[in-house]
Amino acid sequence: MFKLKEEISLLLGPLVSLEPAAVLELLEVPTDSTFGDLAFPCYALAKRLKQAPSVIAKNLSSTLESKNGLFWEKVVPTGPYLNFYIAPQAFGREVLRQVYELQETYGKSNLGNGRNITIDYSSPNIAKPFGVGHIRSTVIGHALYLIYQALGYNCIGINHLGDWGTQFGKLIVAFRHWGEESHLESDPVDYLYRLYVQFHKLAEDDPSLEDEARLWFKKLEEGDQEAVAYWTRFRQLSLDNYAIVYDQLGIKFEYIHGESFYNELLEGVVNLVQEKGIARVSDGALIVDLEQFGLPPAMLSKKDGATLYITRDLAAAIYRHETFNFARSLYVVGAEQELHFKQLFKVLELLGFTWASDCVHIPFGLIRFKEGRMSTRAGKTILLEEVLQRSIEMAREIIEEKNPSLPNKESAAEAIGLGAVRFGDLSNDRIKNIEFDWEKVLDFSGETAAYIQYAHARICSILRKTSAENLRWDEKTVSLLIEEEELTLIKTIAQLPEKVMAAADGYRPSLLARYLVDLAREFNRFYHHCPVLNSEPQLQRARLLLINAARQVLSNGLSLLGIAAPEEM
RNA sequence: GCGCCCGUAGCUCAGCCCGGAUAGAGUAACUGACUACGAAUCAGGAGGCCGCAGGUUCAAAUCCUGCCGGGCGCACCA
Repeated sequence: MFKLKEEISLLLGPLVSLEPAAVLELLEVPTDSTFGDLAFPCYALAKRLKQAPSVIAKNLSSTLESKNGLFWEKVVPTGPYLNFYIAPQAFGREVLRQVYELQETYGKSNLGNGRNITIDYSSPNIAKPFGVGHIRSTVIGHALYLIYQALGYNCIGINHLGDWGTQFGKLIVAFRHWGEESHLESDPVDYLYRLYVQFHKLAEDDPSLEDEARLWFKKLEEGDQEAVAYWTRFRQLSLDNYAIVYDQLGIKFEYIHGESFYNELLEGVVNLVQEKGIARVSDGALIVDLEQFGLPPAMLSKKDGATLYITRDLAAAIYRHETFNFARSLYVVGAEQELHFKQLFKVLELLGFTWASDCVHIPFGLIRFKEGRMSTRAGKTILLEEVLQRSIEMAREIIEEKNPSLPNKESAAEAIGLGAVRFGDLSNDRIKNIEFDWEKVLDFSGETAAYIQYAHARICSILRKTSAENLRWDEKTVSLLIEEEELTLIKTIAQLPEKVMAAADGYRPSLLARYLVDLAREFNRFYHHCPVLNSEPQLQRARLLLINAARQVLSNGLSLLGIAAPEEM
């Protein structure tokens, strides 16, 4: 599609005395395909030429009539629009040639030129269960990782574990009071979670527990042996547990640098801020006043001297820049922390770090229950593990019902179940809140991952029934693809590269997810309208080439979302 | 109180950045298509004060202002 746009803007530019780039901006895809494939709206020219848009369109069209386009075959003035129609054969040849040439790299590029991007994602709080709430950062972050990698960036995934803070004081207190060794050994994370919930319940009536917890955290900060021993143990038990989910989701991090990792750097950060003279003491606390920027002050240390969240994040940001010299640094963290990141980036800027502008917070909405928000403290959450398990189980049931003779049911069930959960999170605009609904999670029809996977599996099924040599690239045969469904499918296939770019640009994997639904839909339409195996040998070859290209694109796209594309399901 | 985000079909959402042709999907309910390359699919009808009110514009779901509803945040948690 880009080639067509380019061709038309070069052609049209001189005729309307505009830079080709300006024409490129104006060109749009018509709302309805009966209006052609690319439209040039003439409104913008009306004033300058002192002519009605429809007259301009007519005049331009008659000027262009004599010209021969490479990728377009006719141009029609419709009201105020100049509508271009694609030359199906040339376009189809070009698009499919690219897919066959690039194969699994179709859609990728070297835009990033190996530059570093750090991506802070997942980042669960240790000693709290991995709830569904955490899936958003994990899945969105991972998709962005894959997308930027496909664009030639060197991605550095960082799991910024919440492994430091007063919650450890709370856990230590709870475990010392009520903890039982045997429970901790049999199901550590669940048990720690129960202790955590119990702590908050009892602390409501007995505030002294909170004081005790603060005391234990202080001990921890001071390196008290007993406290450190608890911390080390709880942390490791949690990590081991998370590893299971990460494994299952195929996610790995270049660095697992929890908040505790930056402890040694905090003093340096506080000193730096003071040296730069941007901090002052207020009520005994060290703050950076951000009032002139319309932000509340950033507090770097409390009156008792303890540092805070933002101090750690400053240390982390500086460390990341020193270590990776990133071109961009992404934080895939919930929208409720928007203010925190505004403050963080502003302080970095005030410290004179020009790279502060390369730091980007990528916010996303909450997962909520119908009744209200989830709360780890109150024990109102759903474990990610449970969601994944039930989703896979549902996939298993459906396979049993629809395709009981499938050879490797288990891996297919995993691909479908995990894909469903991932896709559910990726397909909508990330900023929106999600209402958690089991029915929706376990529904595999309509705009879902299974829909895309099913289209892929169907293509594989057809391809299995034919011999491989039919798939050799052949320009002449491809020219036989002239049915409307074939053309639409080709046009959709052509869009992958621009969709990947758009997804990266806006940090919006949903654009890619939506596109894959469109592509699967166009394949299904084609499938119901155009027989492949039962057509004339030449046409059959052309259609095999087409669906194999569609298969490639579905597979490439799904892999950028971290979703498997099974050959059978 | 102040700030940010969301509001589009019964329900879940695309489209909004960058204004342009009759506002699109899925889902639920209804109708039709498996002696058919896989029906986890396809086709069809039906379903809309694009939260409300102003403004800008030849043109507003899209930009601006105000309001309403919901969510989130706002110095010693992370």
